[in-house]
Amino acid sequence: MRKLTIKDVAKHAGVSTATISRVLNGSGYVSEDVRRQVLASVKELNYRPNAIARSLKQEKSRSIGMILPDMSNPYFMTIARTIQQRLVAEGYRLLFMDSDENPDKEREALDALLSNRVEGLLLAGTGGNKEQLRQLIGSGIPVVLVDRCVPGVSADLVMEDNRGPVRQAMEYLVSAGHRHIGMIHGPKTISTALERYEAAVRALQEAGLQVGEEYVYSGDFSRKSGKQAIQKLMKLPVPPTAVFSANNEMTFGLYLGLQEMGIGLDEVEVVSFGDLDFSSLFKHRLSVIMQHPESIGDSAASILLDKLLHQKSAMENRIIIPKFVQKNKLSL
Amino acid sequence: MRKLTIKDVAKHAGVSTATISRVLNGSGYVSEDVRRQVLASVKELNYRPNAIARSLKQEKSRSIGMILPDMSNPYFMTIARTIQQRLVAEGYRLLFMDSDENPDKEREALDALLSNRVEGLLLAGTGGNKEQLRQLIGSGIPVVLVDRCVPGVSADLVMEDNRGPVRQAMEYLVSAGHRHIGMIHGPKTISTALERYEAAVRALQEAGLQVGEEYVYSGDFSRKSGKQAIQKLMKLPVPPTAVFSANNEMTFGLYLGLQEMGIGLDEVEVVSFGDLDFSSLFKHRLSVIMQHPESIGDSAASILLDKLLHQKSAMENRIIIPKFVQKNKLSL
DNA sequence: TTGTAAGCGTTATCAA
DNA sequence: TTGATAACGCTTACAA
Repeated sequence: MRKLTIKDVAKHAGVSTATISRVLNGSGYVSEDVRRQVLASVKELNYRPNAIARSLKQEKSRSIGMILPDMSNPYFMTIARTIQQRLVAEGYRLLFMDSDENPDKEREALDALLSNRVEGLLLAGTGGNKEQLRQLIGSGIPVVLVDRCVPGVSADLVMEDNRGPVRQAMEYLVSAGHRHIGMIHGPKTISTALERYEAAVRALQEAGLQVGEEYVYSGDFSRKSGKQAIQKLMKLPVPPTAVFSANNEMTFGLYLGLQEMGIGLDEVEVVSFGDLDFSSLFKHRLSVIMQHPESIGDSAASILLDKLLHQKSAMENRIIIPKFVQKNKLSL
Repeated sequence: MRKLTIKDVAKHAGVSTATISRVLNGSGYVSEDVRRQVLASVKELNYRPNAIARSLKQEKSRSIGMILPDMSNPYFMTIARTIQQRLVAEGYRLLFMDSDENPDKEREALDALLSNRVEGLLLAGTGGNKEQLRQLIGSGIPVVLVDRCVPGVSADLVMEDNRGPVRQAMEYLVSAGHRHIGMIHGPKTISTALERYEAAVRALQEAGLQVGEEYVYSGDFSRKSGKQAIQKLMKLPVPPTAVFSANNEMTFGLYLGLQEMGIGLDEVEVVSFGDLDFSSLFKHRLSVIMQHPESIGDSAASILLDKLLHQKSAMENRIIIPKFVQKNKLSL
């Protein structure tokens, strides 16, 4: 079965390729008779236009690149799903890649996307590849940074406020009487991690608390590192009575670690940046800083579509404010 | 900044476009001198070949379509990640779409992928669009069905054995003394759901148990339907002492439902097809049929790549055997 | 209202 | 070892 082209349809319908194109794209004048005939041929032959050829001719790929750090993190997947729906609804296709928090993979992904002439890019960056990103933006491709900024790279940005809620959470912990607070942070190359870290430390200092180095663990946002962190913290001579975890996956790991050590899950007060959607199932003393992945995705998609569809050019920063929620209070 | 083409590079390097192409693709003879000069120009201009033009010319899109039903289900996302890595490593790009278990969306996705001339398709189908799929396969595009078969559509298939482990699980429940067993099933249009349903009912019948209609709930594989199911089941005059849930999301919902009703999570014995990775955190009487999404993804990718790269044409069915595990026993 | 033909950025054939 | 050039399937002036 040979590949069907517009010429085959033209021959079959007894008109020129231009007419077929006009009918299929609703551009230019076509008489109703011819129109019907063309559509009939298209249907009969089961013809489907070649999007690649069309892209080449129009010099528009109609595709958007998206690079997120972790395909297995529900937070990012919610963002991904939201964006995907919005873009597909507008006739774009999404080239979705996974950087795994690894700047090298990110670079490869970026290369691949550029070769595919994506018309826009959505990125939750690893913190690397700044030069590449600057070039990309300089070349006029709309770039929307998602969840994280990349210092030194100025682009549209949709993220959550990392400092305010963390400060609030720390004040809560101090006011609840905690004097030994453990901290599990992400890689400081990632802006969200850095901001959460700085805000937490500062808030505690301002509350007059010294944060001993041994209470601070540098994780990598993975479940495994959360587990390792809590196991180390709980073995301290004076274990923390409360712990701040900088993302959802590490919080998950934290609880797995406690469980493995046979420590009650409600023995430690926990503040997590990012929710655990199964937390209602076990006894805990967990507060979460609730993120809004749908809003992030939605805003990012809107900003990008504005640039793509309406040539909007002003730069936009949208900061979404996560809400500090004491889940343990909710379940009473 | 105008778009750079191979002509610009040719001019800059003082050679023909053919030579540039040869250097960049490592095809044909090029003298070492010219080679170096070309590469220098490419680098200096920061030229990146246009994958779209290349695709058109070579009549190869180098892209693969994948349609999965649920971007927020960790089972499918694990499959997705595995496949994505394998394909990207071979120079393909993945067009990844989400059918949301909806045949209409699936059809749209299929259309979009065909327009983009994907060279292969990976599909966990909704059960619909059979005619389309048959045409697609007939046209010579390799299709690998993942997780589910589509009755009436013959294609390569990588799935898990749904019957054996379910039978084993049911025998276990009966031998544990349960006489009132609830069942939460998925949509029977989906092969996995149907197979699990049939196997469960048959096993119970063969064990001499009548399954009352009121103990059977038809869910849709979503968390929400699992919750509704358990809430209905537990309100029966004689509530079940054990429940079989046909997928991970519904099991999640089941526990959320119990929790909401104030019923102890370990009051009901549960068998779940598909794991809950947080189950160690709460007290339960849960057994799971452990799936192997990495194996599924890996096998699917291998089969597809065999056809793509080595023109392998024999049809292949790989059945992976999930393992029945009593998690409650593990945590003792 | 329709057709002709140029051209999008590559690759591949053929000739030099 | 290199260069001209046709062609991939489509859209779009321009002509008719």
